[in-house]
Amino acid sequence: MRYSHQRELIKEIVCSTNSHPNTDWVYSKVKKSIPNISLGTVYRNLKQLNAAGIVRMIYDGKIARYDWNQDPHDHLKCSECGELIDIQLPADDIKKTVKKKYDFEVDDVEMTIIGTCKKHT
Amino acid sequence: MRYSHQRELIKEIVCSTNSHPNTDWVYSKVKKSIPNISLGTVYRNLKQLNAAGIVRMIYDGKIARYDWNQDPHDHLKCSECGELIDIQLPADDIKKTVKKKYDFEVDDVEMTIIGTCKKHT
DNA sequence: ATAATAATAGGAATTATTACTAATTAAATT
DNA sequence: AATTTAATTAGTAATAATTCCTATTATTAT
Repeated sequence: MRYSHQRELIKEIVCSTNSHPNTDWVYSKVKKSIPNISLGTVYRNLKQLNAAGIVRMIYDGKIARYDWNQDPHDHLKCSECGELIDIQLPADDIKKTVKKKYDFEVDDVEMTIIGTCKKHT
Repeated sequence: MRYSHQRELIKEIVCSTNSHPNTDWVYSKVKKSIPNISLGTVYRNLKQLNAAGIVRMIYDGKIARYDWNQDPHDHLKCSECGELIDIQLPADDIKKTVKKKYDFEVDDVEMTIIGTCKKHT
């Protein structure tokens, strides 16, 4: 992957927030520095960065969000505010159980726990 | 919700398979009995059936799939063949941990375990 | 410096889904 | 049973998120 000014900035923007931004959010941020950047460039680069293991893509319903946090972790999603909160749960036992019980080689566990966060109870 | 021939058939089709079908698959099946049914009708009815708790909608990347199985359960997704396999894992401890540790009221746990199924190892 | 080619901007195309509207149909009321 | 009502439908247009296309530009190897 060759250097590009656009990709570098996109990476920095994703790594600067814990808010799990979507493509449009990144686009609007990056436009402040590179006003004529195209939306396609943002899509392409986020995809590349994900493929290269530099950022992680997460599905939030049917939109893609991006997360710089590479540690295996899961998300709490509040139905009220839509916020995604990082959580750390032990997935080792899940992996072992699945491997044994279903003969299935686990690469990744995608877990989103839906409910109501403390701000809305 | 008033009776409709279209919805009844859509429900039966979803309930007749374990393959977690998407809207297009249901559409092509239902067209065999009602050739001029519109795709919009299939979308609307699957949505209604989900809202009524008759079928369950699951996100598979950015497409919606439907599952008649109402029991809380999770899915294994094979990267090779894309197949979704139903699994039963104890989520009770997850709910308790999340409640205690993060003060978050859990409604639903959406877990997709990505890897390779036994057919492809 | 030059050549090779990856990356870009801008816009068109695609995919999954939802919205709109006039006509139809199920069900409630007379 | 005929009439009224409102939900549902087919068909089509619109939307949202994303990908594809192409001529041009920028990075890097020689």
